[in-house]
Amino acid sequence: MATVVDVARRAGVSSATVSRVLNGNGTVQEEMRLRVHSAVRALEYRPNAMAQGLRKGQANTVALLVGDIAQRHFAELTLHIQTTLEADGLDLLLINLGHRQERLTQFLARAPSLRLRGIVLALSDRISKATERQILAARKDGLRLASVGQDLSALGVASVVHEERAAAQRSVAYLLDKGHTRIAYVGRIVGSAIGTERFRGYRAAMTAAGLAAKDLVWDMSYRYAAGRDAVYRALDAGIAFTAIQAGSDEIAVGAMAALHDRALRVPDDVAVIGFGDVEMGAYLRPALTTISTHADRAAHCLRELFAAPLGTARTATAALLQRSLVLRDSA
Amino acid sequence: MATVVDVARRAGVSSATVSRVLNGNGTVQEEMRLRVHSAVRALEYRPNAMAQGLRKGQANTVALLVGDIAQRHFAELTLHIQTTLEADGLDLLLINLGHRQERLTQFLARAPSLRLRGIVLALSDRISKATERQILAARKDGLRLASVGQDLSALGVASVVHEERAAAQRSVAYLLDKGHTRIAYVGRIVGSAIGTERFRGYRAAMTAAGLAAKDLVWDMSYRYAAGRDAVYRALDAGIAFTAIQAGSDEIAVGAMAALHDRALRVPDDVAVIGFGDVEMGAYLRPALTTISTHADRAAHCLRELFAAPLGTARTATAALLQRSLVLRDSA
DNA sequence: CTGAAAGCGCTTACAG
DNA sequence: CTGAAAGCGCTTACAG
Repeated sequence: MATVVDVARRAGVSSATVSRVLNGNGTVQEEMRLRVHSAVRALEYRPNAMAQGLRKGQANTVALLVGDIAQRHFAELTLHIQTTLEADGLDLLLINLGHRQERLTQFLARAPSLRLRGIVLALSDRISKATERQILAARKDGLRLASVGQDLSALGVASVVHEERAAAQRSVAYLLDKGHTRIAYVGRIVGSAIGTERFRGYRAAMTAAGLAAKDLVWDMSYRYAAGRDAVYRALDAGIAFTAIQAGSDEIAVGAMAALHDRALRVPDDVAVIGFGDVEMGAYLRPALTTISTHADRAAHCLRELFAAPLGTARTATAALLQRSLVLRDSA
Repeated sequence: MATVVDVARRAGVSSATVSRVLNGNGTVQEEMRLRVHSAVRALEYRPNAMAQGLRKGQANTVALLVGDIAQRHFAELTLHIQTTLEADGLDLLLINLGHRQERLTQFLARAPSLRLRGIVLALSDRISKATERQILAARKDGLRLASVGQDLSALGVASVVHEERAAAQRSVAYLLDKGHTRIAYVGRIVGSAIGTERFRGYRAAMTAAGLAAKDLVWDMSYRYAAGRDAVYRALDAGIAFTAIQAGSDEIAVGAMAALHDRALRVPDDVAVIGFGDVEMGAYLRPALTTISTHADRAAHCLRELFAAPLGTARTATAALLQRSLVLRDSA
């Protein structure tokens, strides 16, 4: 493969000039510029990104650590982040955590090797004290970090978050408004920072209405089966309820399946509201009422963070994205 | 950040020795080895991956070019591939193509810069002649390529593919067996190599039964809305049918929504079979009968390809993964 | 405006 | 078994 030296020789200039032409640094006479370009074309020269990175002290890469790419919400986020980074000439290194804290820890320990342009954390899970220390240390090393979905600005990490608590609260208020008094919450995922925020919104609404009840809160993981099994169990236990606020759309779909299996109609017998507005929801029957997400806007907010040159100081602010109720048939 | 030189100084050895200890090359006296390790710990030394890559002539990275990560099937594939690569100490660079051929072309042109360990193509789309030439050229440059989902072994690209045609044929045979004679195909996506294979299986089964009919084939894109709209249109056109074979689970879900909207029951009035066994299908009501996929096995097949040292010759074989009918309620 | 030279941080022949 | 030296392919002060 051709190198700058090959190009320089063919163009009859020095390698410094080749570099200047290709990077637009300094000024080069028009004639030399043309000679360089034609040599580049003739040799099909491609600069070695690793050599560039070594020289510049930084790679052209941003790592994305994602909770679980099998969840639609994270997949969509990944898509938008990749597209956005690419527009700025940055590559995306993907690490799927599968919600396992130790994988996050391991990567953070290895990260310095990669001399990354930055790291994006897209985790719903609450992070441990040990991980917090790692993050603090990484920041001190000059690593640029950003968080999407979870507010880590207290750790000095610029964060792009959705409004979780208030959105859940409004959603439950909507159900209360419709006359429901026994509203269950499925999916207060212990260990999930985002899940906990959503649950707090539910609890606030229920408490304000004087309708909070322990038997209406069903802790589960974030998957389809979890939503289904939680409803089976509640029904088996004889718990009465006429509405469900789910912690995610997947949980809501699972819950609806369980209701159907027990011959309960949605929304007539039990109203269901999801969380996240995953594409699928609109094609369910009944179509799923849910709470909107804006993965595209979240990705957009990250953009300037990593496109900026090294060493640019930044305050760690938290950008807030609004959510709204997407009314369909299930509630 | 500490370098080998810093470590060497602190350990009182040469940088060559540090390198040998860290990489397990050559033999180093036990005592020096210990001194090096303790210096590494004390300085929190992390080797610079770019310097290593430059020296070795190759990065520790594999690029994954994926059709569209928003489709569940591709997300799952990505998950498994990332996990598998990581187990071998390789990083994954993700490029989401969004089914746009020009993005593939662009990346292939840029790829030489990255000195990748390899490239995985996970595309359902048929590739253009120009792209074929690029692939051939890339192979000649010594770039290691693999394809998942589409058989590109004719281009010398090692391929891991699912059985598409035979699986579709068996699925349609199952419907024929149940007595259906008017079986529609939704989702012969023009421009999709995989979609076309699936369609051919359908056509073979229908032709063999003497039941092929042009009005039963509905070309659409791969998304939910496509399946729904195709069914609306067929119904509006007064086309009679009692079963649908869909080109993907998403299309099947869309189709089921349309049937529901027109008061047709699944499977009583119309049976529906999807393709791909996406997790969601089991939680729909009626639960979706579909055709299995094995993203985990596909990822596994790729493993040895990139873990092998540079320059190891390989014949471009096509590994075939079996699919089977997953019987649920919708057909 | 341009070139010669240094140096980014590694690893690996080459000597000893 | 170990070290001094070369070199991977760039870019950027430094001279001129």
